[in-house]
Amino acid sequence: MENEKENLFFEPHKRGLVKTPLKESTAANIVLAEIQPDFGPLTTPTKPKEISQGEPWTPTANLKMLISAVSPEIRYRDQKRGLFDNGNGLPEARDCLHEHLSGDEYEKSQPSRKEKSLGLLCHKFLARYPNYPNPAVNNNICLDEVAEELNVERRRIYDIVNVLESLHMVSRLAKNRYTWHGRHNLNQTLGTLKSVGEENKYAEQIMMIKKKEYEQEFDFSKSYRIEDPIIKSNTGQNGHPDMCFVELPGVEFRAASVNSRKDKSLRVMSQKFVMLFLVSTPQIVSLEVAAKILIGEDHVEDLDKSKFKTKIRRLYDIANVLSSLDLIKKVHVTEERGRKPAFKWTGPEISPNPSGLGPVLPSAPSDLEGRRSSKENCAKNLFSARGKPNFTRHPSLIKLVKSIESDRRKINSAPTSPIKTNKAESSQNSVPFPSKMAQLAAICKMQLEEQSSEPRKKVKVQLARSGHCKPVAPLDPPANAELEMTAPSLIQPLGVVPLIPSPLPSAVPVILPQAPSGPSYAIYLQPAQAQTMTPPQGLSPTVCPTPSSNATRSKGSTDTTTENAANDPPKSSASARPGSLLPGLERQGTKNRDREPAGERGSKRASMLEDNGSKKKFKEDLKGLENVSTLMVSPTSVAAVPVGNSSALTSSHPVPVQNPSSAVVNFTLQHLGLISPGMQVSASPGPGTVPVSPRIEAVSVTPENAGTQQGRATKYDVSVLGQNQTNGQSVAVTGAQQPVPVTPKGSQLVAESFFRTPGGPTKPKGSSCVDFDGANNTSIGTLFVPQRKLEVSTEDVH
DNA sequence: ACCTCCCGCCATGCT
DNA sequence: AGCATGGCGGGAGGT
Repeated sequence: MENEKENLFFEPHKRGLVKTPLKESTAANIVLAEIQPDFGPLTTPTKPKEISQGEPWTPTANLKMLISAVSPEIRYRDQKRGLFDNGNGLPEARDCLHEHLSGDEYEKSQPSRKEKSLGLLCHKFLARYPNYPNPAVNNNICLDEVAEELNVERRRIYDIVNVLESLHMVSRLAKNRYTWHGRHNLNQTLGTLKSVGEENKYAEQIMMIKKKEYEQEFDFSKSYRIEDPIIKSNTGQNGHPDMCFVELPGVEFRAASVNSRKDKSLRVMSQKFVMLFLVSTPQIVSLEVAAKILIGEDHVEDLDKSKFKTKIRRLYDIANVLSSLDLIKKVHVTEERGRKPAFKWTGPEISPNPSGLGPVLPSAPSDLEGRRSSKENCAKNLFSARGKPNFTRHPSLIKLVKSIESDRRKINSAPTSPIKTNKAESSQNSVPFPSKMAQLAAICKMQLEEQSSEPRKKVKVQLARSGHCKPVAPLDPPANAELEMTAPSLIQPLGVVPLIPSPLPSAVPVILPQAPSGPSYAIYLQPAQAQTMTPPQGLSPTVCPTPSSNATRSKGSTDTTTENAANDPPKSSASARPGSLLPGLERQGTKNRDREPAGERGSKRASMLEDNGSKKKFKEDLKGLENVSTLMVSPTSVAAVPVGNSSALTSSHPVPVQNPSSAVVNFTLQHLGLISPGMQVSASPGPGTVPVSPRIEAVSVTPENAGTQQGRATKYDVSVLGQNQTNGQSVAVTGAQQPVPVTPKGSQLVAESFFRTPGGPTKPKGSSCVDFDGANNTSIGTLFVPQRKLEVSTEDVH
C-alpha cells in the first residue's frame, strides 16, 4: 500500500540489509534513513539517533543519546563496529573480541545483564526514530534490520514493538515491517485508553483489589485470591480477561495476520496496564494489582501462582518499554506488608476521551478515519474483537448492580441475552445478595426503572459472592468500608450505564457524530442503556462522604492506610534507566497533558450524547443518580463509611479518584447542597502533583517528583510544541495540581461532565474526593479504599 | 531470598 | 514446509 511505496524508498537498503548482514556503514545509514526518511535514504552515517532527525529534538531523544553514551554496551557496540565493521552479527564481533580479550576483559566487555535489558534496548530502539516523524516520509522499520543493528534477537524486538504498537507508536505494515508513528498518536491513544479504562472501571477494580487485600490482611490471608467478583466480571465470563486490542483509527493493524492473531496479549496487556495508570488517581500502579486485574480471570482463587508470576514477568517487560518511553517510572509502594514494586505514570496527562484526542492525532495514516473513530475502533475491538466481552463495564462495584439488574431482569424477564454477550453472567449471577443490598437494589431499581423504563439487560448480574461481597453492606450501617464499595457500585449502575462496553449482542453500536474534533465514539448501547454514559465508577465511591477524619491522613482510620508518599526519593531515579538519567530531561512531565479545557471536553461528549438522543436519558439518569447519590451520601452513610485514608487511595491506586467520579461527585455534592454549584471538586491534582488533600498529596507526590515532573513537563511541552504540537500536551504544567482549577466550569458543566465524560472536565485525574476534602473537611470521598499505607519511593528501575 | 527479567524453546499461524 | 510471531516460564543476575 501506501506504505509500501514508501517502503520502496527504504526498501533498497533494507533489502540488502535484511538478508545481508549489514555493513556497518549500512546500518548506520539505515538508521538515519529510518529516522528521517526525508533525508536521502541511506546515507547518513552514524548514529543518527535522534539528533539527526529532522524532527525535533526532544528531551527524550536527548536522554537516549545520553544513555547510549553512557551505556557500555553501546559503546562497546560502536567499538565493535569500528573494529570489525560488520554491522551484523554481534555475536561474531563478540566472539572476536572474546578471543582477543582476557577472560576478565572479556567479561567486562560483555554486556551485563542490565546492559541487555529490554529497557535499554528499547531506548536504543527509540533513539533511532524521531518522536514526531514526518508522516510524509516513510518511516518504515524493518525488524530484522533493527534486530541486527541492535544486536539482539528478533524476539526482543517483538517485545518492544508490541508494546509500541499498543500505543500506536508503530503499526505493522507487513511481515517484517512496521511503520514508525512516534508520538503523534500517543495522546490520542492515551486518551482513548483512558476512556476505555474508565469505562471498564478499572479504577474500581483496583479499589476492589485493594480492598480485598486489605481484608485479607485481617483474614488471614490467603495468599492471594483474586477472586473478586468484580474482576471476574470484568474478565469475561469466559474467564479470560478481555483481551481486545484497542485500535486507533488511523492506526489499525493493517496486516491481516496481525489482526487475526489472537494473541496480542502483550499488546493488550500493555494497553490495559496503561489504562490502569490513566484511571488511577495517584497514577501509581503496583505490579501486583496490575497483574491481578489483568489476569482477572477466572481463577480467582486458584490463582495460580505460576500464572501470576508469568503475568508479572510480562508486566516487567511492558514496564520496561513504557519506562523507556518515559511514560512510567518505577517506584515502590510501601505498605504494611512491605514494599511492593509499582510504577508511576510520568507521561502526559490525558484527558479521557475521544474528543480530546482529536487534535492530537493528526498524523497517522489515515487521519480522518482515525479520528473518527478511535473510539469506535476501540469499541469495536473491545467488543467485537474477539467475541469476548472485553472491556465490559463491570467495573468493580458492579456486582451489586448486577444483582440488582438481575433482579430486574427476572422481573422484566428480559433477558436479553444477546448474542454475544457475556456469557453467562447473567444467569449465573443472580445470586442472592444480602438483604440490605437487596433493599438498596430494590430502591435503586425502582428509581431507575422509573426513570428509565428499560432494564438494562446488559448488566450482568453477577453475584457478589457472598463472601466477598461483604461490601454489600447496607447503607445504613455504613460502618464498613464495604459500604463504600457498595454504594458506588450502586450508583453507577443505577444512574449510569457505561456506554461502552456492553458486549451484548443486543447492543447496538452507535456511532456518535463526531465531536468536533474528536473521533467519533462508537458506543454499543443497549437499548436501555443508551443512557448511560457513565461516569466512571470512580465516582461513586468518591461520592461517598467520608468523615473528615479521613481527611487526615491519619490513616488511622481504617486501618490502614496511611499512605505516604514518600515517593521517589530522588536518589535513584536517576540511575539506570535512561529516562531517569537526566533529571531535567526526563520524561515528559507528567503533566503535560493536553488537557483540553475541561469544559470543552465535556461538551464534546455531551454533544455526542445528545446526538444520540440519549441526552434525555442522561438527564434522567442524572436524576436517578441524584437520588442514588443521595442515598449513598446520606449522612448516615457518610458517617459510616470508614474512610480509608484517601491517601491510600491516592497512593497507589487511586481508586477513588477518577475523573468521572469527580464530576459525579461534584454533581452530587452540588445537588446535595454540600457544595455550591459553582464549586467543584477539583480534579485531582496530577498524580505527582500536588495533592489536593493533604493525605493524598503525601502519597502521591514526591517532592522529587513534583519538582521533576514539572520540570519535565515543561521541557517536554516545549519540545512537543516545537516538534509537534500535536500532542495535546499542553503546557499547562501544573494544571493537574491545581486543586480547583482547572475547571472553571460552572455547575452545569459539572452536570455535563458528569454525563459525558467520565473523566469529566474536571478532572484531570485527580481525585475529586481529595480536593474536596481539602476544601472542606468533609470528606467525601474516599471511600473505600482499604488503606494501607503506602509509601512510594522511586527507584530506578534496575 | 527475593526481585527482575533475560533468554530462547516452542506453539501458533501465515505464506 | 518454512518462516514470522510471540506466549511462556526456567533460571540467572542483581540487590
